[in-house]
Amino acid sequence: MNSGLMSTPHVLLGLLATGDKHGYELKRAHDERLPQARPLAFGQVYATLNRLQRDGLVTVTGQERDGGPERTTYALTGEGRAALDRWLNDVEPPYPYVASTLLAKVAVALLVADLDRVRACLAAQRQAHTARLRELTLLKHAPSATLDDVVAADFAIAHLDADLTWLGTTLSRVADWHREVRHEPAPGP
Amino acid sequence: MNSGLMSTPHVLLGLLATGDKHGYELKRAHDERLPQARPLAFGQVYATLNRLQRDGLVTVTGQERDGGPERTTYALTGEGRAALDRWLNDVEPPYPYVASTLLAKVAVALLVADLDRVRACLAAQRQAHTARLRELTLLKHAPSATLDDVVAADFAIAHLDADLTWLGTTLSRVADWHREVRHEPAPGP
DNA sequence: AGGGAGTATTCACCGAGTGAATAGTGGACT
DNA sequence: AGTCCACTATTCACTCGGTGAATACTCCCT
Repeated sequence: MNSGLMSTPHVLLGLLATGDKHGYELKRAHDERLPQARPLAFGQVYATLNRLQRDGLVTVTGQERDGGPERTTYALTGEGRAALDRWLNDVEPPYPYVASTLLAKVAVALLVADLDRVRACLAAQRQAHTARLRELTLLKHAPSATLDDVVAADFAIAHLDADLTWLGTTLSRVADWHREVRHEPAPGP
Repeated sequence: MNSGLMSTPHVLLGLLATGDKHGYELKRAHDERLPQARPLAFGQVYATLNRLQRDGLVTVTGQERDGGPERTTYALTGEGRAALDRWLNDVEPPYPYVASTLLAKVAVALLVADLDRVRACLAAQRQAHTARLRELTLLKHAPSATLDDVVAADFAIAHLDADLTWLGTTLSRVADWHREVRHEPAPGP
């Protein structure tokens, strides 16, 4: 999976759309609203905020210190709101290329390892994915799960399933594939 | 999605394992063996090669000029081979978090847009994915398709399918989800 | 001779991401 | 009272991934 396209700036714009915030609040809002997302470091928030400001998508609305360290509050600008709306309206282009470590690894294995090792690699991967699938299913059906959790778990489950399906069909084709890559002839009948 | 985990260095090690190469050859080998992968720029190859050399995974085996510009040939070191084998043997951890632009966008839409717009967003996305799915199916069954193409297409198809499944179930849950995010009570019976 | 295609590499630059450092405030504990 | 800790809030230095343009040399075609 892994899209190469980064969404962090737009996510921050989205969080700012729910009210002015400073960096720390933004990071907390992110952790609260998108706990299933890749962890976001504080440094990243401030860096992104600076770029957004440079590009006119957010502005500083105040520098207060209210019993604590100085803090800078940011607000969405008109341009920022427009950029957010554009992002939301545009469909995410389904990748024209496959950016997956899994596929890359198997393709490389085919180049440098023998058939049995490729098979072992695929089988090991399948086992790990199956285990993770079980974990996610438990997590999804836990009584404490919110809809947020369920939706995120469903997403992960669907893609894990996709990997497993692919691992299965690839395992059944790996001998032919190996031959093709090595330019060896098919075995006689 | 965007892979967070980068495989480029290991892929280069893998290509080098099939024989010593210089940067340009490496880039061509990549394009030939992994055409379905995200495009790799020349600059990236040389930069990565420098890091691999710094880390002792590859060495320079020669600087020749043979009717053409000077070129530097690299070879895998023992350490490099070991790193490659380690990478191939380790299973790719199925992501503990969901790194998907699609999921992030829908989650943000839920925060800042009304229910109808979220629905429209999901529906539009579904249409785009369906169209891409048709394209890939054609591509896979084209007479010119090699096993490389078929395997890569299968991977993409499986994940597109996963997205479509998720879009479907999410569409059916979006009203409840919207309510939960907005902390509104469920409608009476 | 001149121009274009192919070979081979370098450079300057940006965004993403990490970890540590800094700095102030309030509360808990001794 | 002093001290340590946790929390709030931001900055810094640095690495990696990735892009586009620039450079430079050779060969071939016209």
